[in-house]
Amino acid sequence: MGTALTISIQDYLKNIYDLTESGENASTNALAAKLKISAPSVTGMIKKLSTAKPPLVEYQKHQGVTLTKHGKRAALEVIRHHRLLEMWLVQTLGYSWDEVHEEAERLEHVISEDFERRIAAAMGHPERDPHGELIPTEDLEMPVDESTPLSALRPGQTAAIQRVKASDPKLLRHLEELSLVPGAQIEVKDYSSFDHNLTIKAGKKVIVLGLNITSKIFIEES
Amino acid sequence: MGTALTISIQDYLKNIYDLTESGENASTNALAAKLKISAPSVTGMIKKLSTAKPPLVEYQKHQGVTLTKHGKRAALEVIRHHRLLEMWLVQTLGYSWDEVHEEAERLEHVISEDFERRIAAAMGHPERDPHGELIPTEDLEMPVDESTPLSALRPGQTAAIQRVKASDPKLLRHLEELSLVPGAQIEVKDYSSFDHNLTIKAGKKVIVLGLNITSKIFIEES
DNA sequence: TCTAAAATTTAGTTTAACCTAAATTATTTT
DNA sequence: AAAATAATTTAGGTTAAACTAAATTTTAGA
Repeated sequence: MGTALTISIQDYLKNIYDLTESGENASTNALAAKLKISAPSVTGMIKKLSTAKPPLVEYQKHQGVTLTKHGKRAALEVIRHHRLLEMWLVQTLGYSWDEVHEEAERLEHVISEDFERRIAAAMGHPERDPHGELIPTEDLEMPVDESTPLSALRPGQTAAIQRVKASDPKLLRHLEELSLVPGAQIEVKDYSSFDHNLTIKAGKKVIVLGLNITSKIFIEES
Repeated sequence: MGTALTISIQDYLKNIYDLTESGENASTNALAAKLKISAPSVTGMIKKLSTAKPPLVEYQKHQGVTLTKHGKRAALEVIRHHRLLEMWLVQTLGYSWDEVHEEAERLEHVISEDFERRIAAAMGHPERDPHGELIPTEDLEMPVDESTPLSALRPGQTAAIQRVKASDPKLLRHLEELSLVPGAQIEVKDYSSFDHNLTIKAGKKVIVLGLNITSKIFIEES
């Protein structure tokens, strides 16, 4: 059998996947920052993961890591758990989208495959979680996401919000108040090249958003 | 703050509660057997729990342990989680009573108090789990159980099954097939003083049960 | 290109929770 | 009451996953 996928290991793999997928290098320091663990600890775990049998990551000193086939599968399994759980907490227990992350973060590591199947079936196999993030399929393929950052839109363009890449409850509550949630239609009214602020019309409200927000909202033009 | 209640510690406390409650001495060996851990490991953990601040168990060498107020509260919290989860898995995800134990066993340690409240409310604050076991109340009082072992009944007596103290899936499936589930009405037809077998009428079936089963079914006479 | 700063790794500890083997204490039997 | 057996504890490891401090390597700036 393969190396036991402890909770720690699951967390490493998930975060390596996240970094890699968003185009960043999964470097020791980037991982240490995301996981809130010291850099030397990360080096140690990375070595372990790269010499596991089968190896879960590819590792060259001083370059970051990438996931192997096995590592990627394991990461997608955890991400599928997380996103299904988030959706399910919202749909069946009335959690709001700013409350689900923390709970799912703990549950994702301990639910059985049976549990996963049951909640997926109970919800009719949803494609996205409450933040609009795509849920890996049952056979652990990640559907292709077509959305682009809101920050790339310019005045005159209209779009629909697809997903919001954030887990900070404060930010999420803020966005919900502004109706900046998946499905919302928006129109870009103005752009400032100095601070990259975008002026947006969402519903009847007109708001100005900084790059810190517009880079976390992903849209499809319409 | 008090000692962190790790998953291991939660398991020790829960099992100490179980042993104590069913009248047994929570000795090193009894705990080791229940937890499937070596006796020396148990001694080590017991020492730790007894010197925690606040102490979670009372311990005198070579006598077993008993829970302190704090230890008991912590144990009841875990047991409440477990039993609410079992009920909820059955009610909302269609688990059967022989499937819930294992899943609840892992989830019980990671759900939040918020999650606990939500599922309790969603189910209308159930008093018992699918096996008929009483669920500790929100303020962590264990309701008093009036039931007695079926093994104590004698020919002529009739009773209703209150709870089944078992988690082995095979046994539970067997009992379900015989309709020996909470709520079932039974009548004792015969008793053998040699092997302690009871002949029982349950529904239309007449069956002979050994002590290994009759000691795990708890009833109230009617 | 050399050097300063940043990123990363090495070395050596720590903590939690387990283990086996051996020693001790308690209990039961003859 | 002594001897045998059973229960428990002591002693000394192990493993996983973290840590700090120091050394090294890489990158970037003057």
